[in-house]
Amino acid sequence: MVQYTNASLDASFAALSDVTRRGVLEQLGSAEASITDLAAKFNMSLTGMKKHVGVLEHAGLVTTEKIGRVRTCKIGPRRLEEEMAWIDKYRQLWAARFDELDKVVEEMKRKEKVNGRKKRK
Amino acid sequence: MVQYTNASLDASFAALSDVTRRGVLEQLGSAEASITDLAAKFNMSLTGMKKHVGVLEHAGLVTTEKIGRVRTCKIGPRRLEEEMAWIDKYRQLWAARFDELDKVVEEMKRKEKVNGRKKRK
DNA sequence: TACATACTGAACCTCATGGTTCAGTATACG
DNA sequence: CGTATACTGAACCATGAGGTTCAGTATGTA
Repeated sequence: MVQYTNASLDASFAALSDVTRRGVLEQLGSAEASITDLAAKFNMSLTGMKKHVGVLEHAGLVTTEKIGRVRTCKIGPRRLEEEMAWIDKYRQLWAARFDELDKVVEEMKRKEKVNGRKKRK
Repeated sequence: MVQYTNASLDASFAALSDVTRRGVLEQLGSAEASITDLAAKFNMSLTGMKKHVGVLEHAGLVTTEKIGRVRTCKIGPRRLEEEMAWIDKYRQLWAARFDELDKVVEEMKRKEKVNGRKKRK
């Protein structure tokens, strides 16, 4: 259950795939910031930064509020639970898969002495 | 420490941002598969699937080996440790940030009665 | 040898991304 | 009021993503 996650996983993993956006998230983790602040910190035009913030906001990772002239950005409602869960599930698959392989390898080890080892590097 | 992760984070989060590729990883978690197998399962041309596998391989999430005509794909060496670590760090920032806000809110609660609340909507 | 299978590469298409500049609009301030 | 600030939107550009088809090449198999 909790299977409806596909669309948001797409959006959030895509949001995380850009180093600037990960930087923005880290920045917002320590303090709120305006578009201007962020644009300056990441050496980018206001418009460019606005787009990044838009992507993060669309992924639910950032929320913004405009007060007067200033749009303030802060860390958003989503906490990457689903992303964490997906990765964790994957890691379990991985582990299971390699346990299996380990068994095969054990098997082969016992059976060898006949054959010489595969290159291990 | 472990700060050299940027490039691989870009590649792996990007790899994970596509539902087909996540599906391929899940599939390979339970069994190895050829390009043909995967293309059939995900209803896609061989060439298209080959590209997806290429992306996953480039991100270190899949390895492939061609034996005879058949290229067999299996789960690769990387276990998303860095991705997990990044997300976890982010979640801690998030938690810290909201602890802080909680304190501020507490503070405000105690100090009010004087001021009437800011609109909460 | 002949044919089918399995992949590979090039070329192409469409649409999204990451960025820019430029021209507004709205708000703050003296 | 006038000017500076802060954002916004449109337009543009180059590149890459996700997909296709088509024409190979290499390998199995009868």
